[in-house]
Amino acid sequence: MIIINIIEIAKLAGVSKSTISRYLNDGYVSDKNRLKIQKIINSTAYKPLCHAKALRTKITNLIGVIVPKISTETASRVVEGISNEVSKYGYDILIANTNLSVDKEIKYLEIFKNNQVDGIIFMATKLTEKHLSIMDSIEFPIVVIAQKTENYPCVYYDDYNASKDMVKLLLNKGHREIAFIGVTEEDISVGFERKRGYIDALKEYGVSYKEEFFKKGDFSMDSGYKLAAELMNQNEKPKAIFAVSDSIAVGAMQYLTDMGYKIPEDISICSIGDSKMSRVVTPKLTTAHYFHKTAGEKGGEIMMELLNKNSGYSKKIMKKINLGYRLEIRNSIK
Amino acid sequence: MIIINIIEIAKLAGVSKSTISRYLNDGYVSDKNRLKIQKIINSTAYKPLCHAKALRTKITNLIGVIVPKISTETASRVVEGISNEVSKYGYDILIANTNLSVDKEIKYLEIFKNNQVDGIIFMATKLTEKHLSIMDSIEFPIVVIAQKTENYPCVYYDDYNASKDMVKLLLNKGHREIAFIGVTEEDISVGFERKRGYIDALKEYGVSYKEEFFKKGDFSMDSGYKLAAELMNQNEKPKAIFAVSDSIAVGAMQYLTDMGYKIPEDISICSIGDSKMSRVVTPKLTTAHYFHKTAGEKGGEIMMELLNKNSGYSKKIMKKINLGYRLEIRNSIK
DNA sequence: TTGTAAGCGTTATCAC
DNA sequence: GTGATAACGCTTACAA
Repeated sequence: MIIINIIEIAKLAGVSKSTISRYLNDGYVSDKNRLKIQKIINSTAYKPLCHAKALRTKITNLIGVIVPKISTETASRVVEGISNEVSKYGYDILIANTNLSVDKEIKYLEIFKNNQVDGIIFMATKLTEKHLSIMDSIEFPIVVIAQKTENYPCVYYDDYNASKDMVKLLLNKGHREIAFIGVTEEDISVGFERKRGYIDALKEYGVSYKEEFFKKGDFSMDSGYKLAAELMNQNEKPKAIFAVSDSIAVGAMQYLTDMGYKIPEDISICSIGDSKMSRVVTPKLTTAHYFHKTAGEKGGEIMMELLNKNSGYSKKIMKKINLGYRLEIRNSIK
Repeated sequence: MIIINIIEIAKLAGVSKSTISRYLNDGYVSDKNRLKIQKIINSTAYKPLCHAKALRTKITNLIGVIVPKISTETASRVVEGISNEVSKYGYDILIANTNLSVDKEIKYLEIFKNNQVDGIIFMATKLTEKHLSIMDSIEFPIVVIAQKTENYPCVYYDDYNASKDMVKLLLNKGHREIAFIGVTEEDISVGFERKRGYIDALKEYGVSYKEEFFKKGDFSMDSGYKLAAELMNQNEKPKAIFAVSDSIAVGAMQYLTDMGYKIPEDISICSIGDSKMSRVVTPKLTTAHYFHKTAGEKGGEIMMELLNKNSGYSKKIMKKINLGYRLEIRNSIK
């Protein structure tokens, strides 16, 4: 494999390699030489080797992106947004898929820490002490997506209010027996904040929180199915269910339908996510739309800003973007 | 940002940097020194700079992955498979999202060609002359996923037979008026091969192909909706529809349901994809399951093999993997 | 088994 | 405006 390098180009153009380098970078070259060089470079399709450049300048034009599970609708849309944005500036992205393993998150933070990337965009599910301690030791920009955090620039969703609004929607329709299906509160956004929204909405309407109406599982349809079964087989049965994710809700709907309950006549159901599924189930699921692609774009944008402060990365830039949400009111509630 | 380098480590360990390098690579070091070095490296958390290494060895431990649209279920699962597989061997992946633009495919092939990666995994929708010409000029391994090609190792789906089997399923149920909703034949796998399967299935059963039953659109639900409308508003109406993708089929189902047709009583429908959607629509969609994650894993596996022939990359290794499919017979056909 | 020194392809410094 | 030359951090002959 013959690599044509800057020296070859210099020879062909009859100048020194410094001049070629200047042509490529600051552009400080006479018009005469500029033309000659341009011609040579076009005809040879020469591209500077990025590793050599990186070694010298410590700039890689690579952004490390850590995602919990690339094969989810959420993560893949976020990645799409990041990719669209940073590629405008000549950056590429290095994907680290953690398969929801915290150990792998730490591992990839470590890997990215030492080399290879100019910045990290971390799509987080939780930020433990361990996360924060290694993140603090990283000397280049980190942007967090999907969790709110004091310590880093971040793009997050308004989980508390989305959840609260959704539950208020049910309350406004007169519902008082509203069950909640959630996930572990270690997941601050989905587990903790959405639960808080649920509780506060009830409080605001003077409805007392009932332990039997509160269930916790994982993100799967199965989990939704099982927990709906639990809910409907206890003495006190809800007349509405709010699930923290579409998958859970759809799983629950499946149980309800299997058991002959009519949605929304017998029971209402809603959730958060606006997944493709939510739009094709019967009845169509009432849910909250989150702007995942936008989240990725904004995250990429912040990263580009941070990297642009060529006076060196300033820890002072702490942009935090609350992305909001849009209620998608469809036919699963009454 | 202070970078601790191999020289520092060498000083601390009281040996030369060559010894450190050997410790890190071939391991040709005395036990005494090995222990000393190990201690130093652990206490300093030293990691060799990969760009310096890459510059010297021409090995980057990076695989470029080109996908048509990362936010689709298909692509994101393929990427997950690739990532899982190659990360076992210490490789990372660089994602290029082309947003279905052929120009961008070419652009990224060019970018990856010149530097940066040890191999390319290309999830292709079509392979034009332009693609092949630049691919031929690339001197390191390329693996193609989702299209069958003579020139490169590839992992592909059996589109012809999946399609044929699906249509035969309808024929076996006694259907004779079977419509087809496809996409452009430039997409060899989805457009051309699946159409061929449809036609040959009909032929095998002595059913004549009718122009009015053949529709072509894009991959969207909208397209399915509109083309179903066309089909049902012409003189000759089908009693069954085979769509080349789940999205198209679900769009069509929506039209049919909106118009009061009963599925499968009035009309049967099936497709290929086994997307999440297909499992939650009513009735559940009969479709063919493709092993996307496996495709990614196999693609990664082939790449690792190609890269392992450390006698240099041999163009002779031409593994081609036909992944098969599994029919998911559900309630949308009768 | 170890150390010395050259070299990978760039950019940065400095003198001209 | 330009060209030598050193330097980035690592691997790898080669010599010891």
